[in-house]
Amino acid sequence: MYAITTNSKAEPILPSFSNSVLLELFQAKPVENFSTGRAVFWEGDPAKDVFEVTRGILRLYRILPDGRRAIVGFVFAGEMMGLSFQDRYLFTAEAVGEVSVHRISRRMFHAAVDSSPHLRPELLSHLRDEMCAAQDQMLLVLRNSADERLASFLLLIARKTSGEPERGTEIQLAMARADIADYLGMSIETVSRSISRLKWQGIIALDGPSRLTIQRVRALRELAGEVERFGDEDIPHLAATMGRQPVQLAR
Amino acid sequence: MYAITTNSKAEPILPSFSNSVLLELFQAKPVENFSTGRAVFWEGDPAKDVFEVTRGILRLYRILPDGRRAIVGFVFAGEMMGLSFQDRYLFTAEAVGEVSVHRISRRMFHAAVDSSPHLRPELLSHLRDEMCAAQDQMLLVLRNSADERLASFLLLIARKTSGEPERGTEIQLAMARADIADYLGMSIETVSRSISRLKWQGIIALDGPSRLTIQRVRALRELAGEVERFGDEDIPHLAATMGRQPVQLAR
DNA sequence: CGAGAATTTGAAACCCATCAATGACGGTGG
DNA sequence: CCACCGTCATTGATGGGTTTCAAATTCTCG
Repeated sequence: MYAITTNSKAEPILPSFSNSVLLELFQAKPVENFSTGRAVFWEGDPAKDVFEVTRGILRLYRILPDGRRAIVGFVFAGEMMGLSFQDRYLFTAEAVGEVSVHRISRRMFHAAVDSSPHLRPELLSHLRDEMCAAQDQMLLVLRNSADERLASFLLLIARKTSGEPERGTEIQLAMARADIADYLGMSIETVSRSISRLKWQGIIALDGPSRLTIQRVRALRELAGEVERFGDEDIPHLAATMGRQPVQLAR
Repeated sequence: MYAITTNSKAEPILPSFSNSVLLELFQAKPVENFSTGRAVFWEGDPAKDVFEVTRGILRLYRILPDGRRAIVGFVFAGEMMGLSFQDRYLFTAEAVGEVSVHRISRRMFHAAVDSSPHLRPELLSHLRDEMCAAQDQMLLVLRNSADERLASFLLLIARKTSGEPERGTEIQLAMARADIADYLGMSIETVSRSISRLKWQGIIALDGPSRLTIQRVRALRELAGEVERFGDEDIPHLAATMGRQPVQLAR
């Protein structure tokens, strides 16, 4: 998921989720639509089905014993979900906007996979990718600076939607600040402050709360720990104003 | 791994790692020994083999871009390792003491699994358990109090070695404070301070740095978030001194 | 028993969570 | 069309938990 750590090469591993032949299993199934905030399934429900998301984004979360919500991942269009369950869903899946999915029963899914020597290694491969992503997410949260986590998150979203980001790449944040906060393990206010800091440093620009533009890719990737901090090829002359609080707020 | 969160029932899921028929695949293989600090394989190496640990403990870690070490897990005797790799090892595996393993090539392992309808679902099941454990570990680290993380960790170790802990259960900490710190995402000093706090509160007792005894199981489980904090059946009369710094240090 | 390593403890600084207030936006109804 | 309200995002101030630097103490092992 975060190319930095898990994959030897710095290529996004997500496409492997999407190009899967496994996805073909879903195509015969009818489309189901979920409107904003609706749950596809709940944590603890019997894990009867597996899904493919064809439109929109799903947020996966669990409620901790103390009542807080922890988002364990997002599922984007073109990705499958539910392959890694035993007999019960481990988390709730909720639509972050309008979402469409194909649904297939776990029994049928596994029957199909079992009977096909082609599909079997693919399922394994998929599970391993998921494993890999979960581990990366863990390491991301461990790396403690809020700004670093946010940088990684922005790169993640950018890659999911528009491939490898360059200067000028626009990012559409479909989820609210609260979602980002619960995903990155920090408070809403800290997410907001981190975004503001990136803005003051000229790394990103905002066109409204949920729409932003990457301006200094290299700096963003350095923050995310993807590259060594050395050359600063983009907009080095802004450095003078970077270190401290803004003299004046944009927008 | 942490029964609290992932499993509906509060039974340890680890035994499922151990009782696996998959383990029989390893028995024909010779034993390899690794002494303290030796690596079984390195992060980034081609993932040629899978392993069963028959004695000792392995620590699995990755080095973050900034040079810090993150321990992603420990492998105990009776557990398998390496099933969730694609083509390269995602982390380094290092002996925490004297360790013995069986080694089998991934190719042979998969050939065996592929040809046996019995083994296939077991591999899947195992991968899902690993997935599950990784997610729990993530949530554990997110839940921020240092004492809570340490409580969960102690319960984990206790269960790995002597089943469900009761009052008086002894825990042998095979790994150093630095290992615990890198596993729980905190500093050595904070680990030490957390242990001291649990000691002041009479929840555990120390017989040397690496040997401790659980004295108030319920309180420990409450800290770990496994049970609601309500009754305090063990040693309730100590409560008066619990809240603040020690008036005098024990030991 | 002694030396080096590991652990524990102390003090200060920092980062982030929390509480609180303000500002921006979107929708509804007058 | 605009005022109003609720939600979401931003910003400020404060406090607490952890990290960091530093030193003392304990443990381990030859």
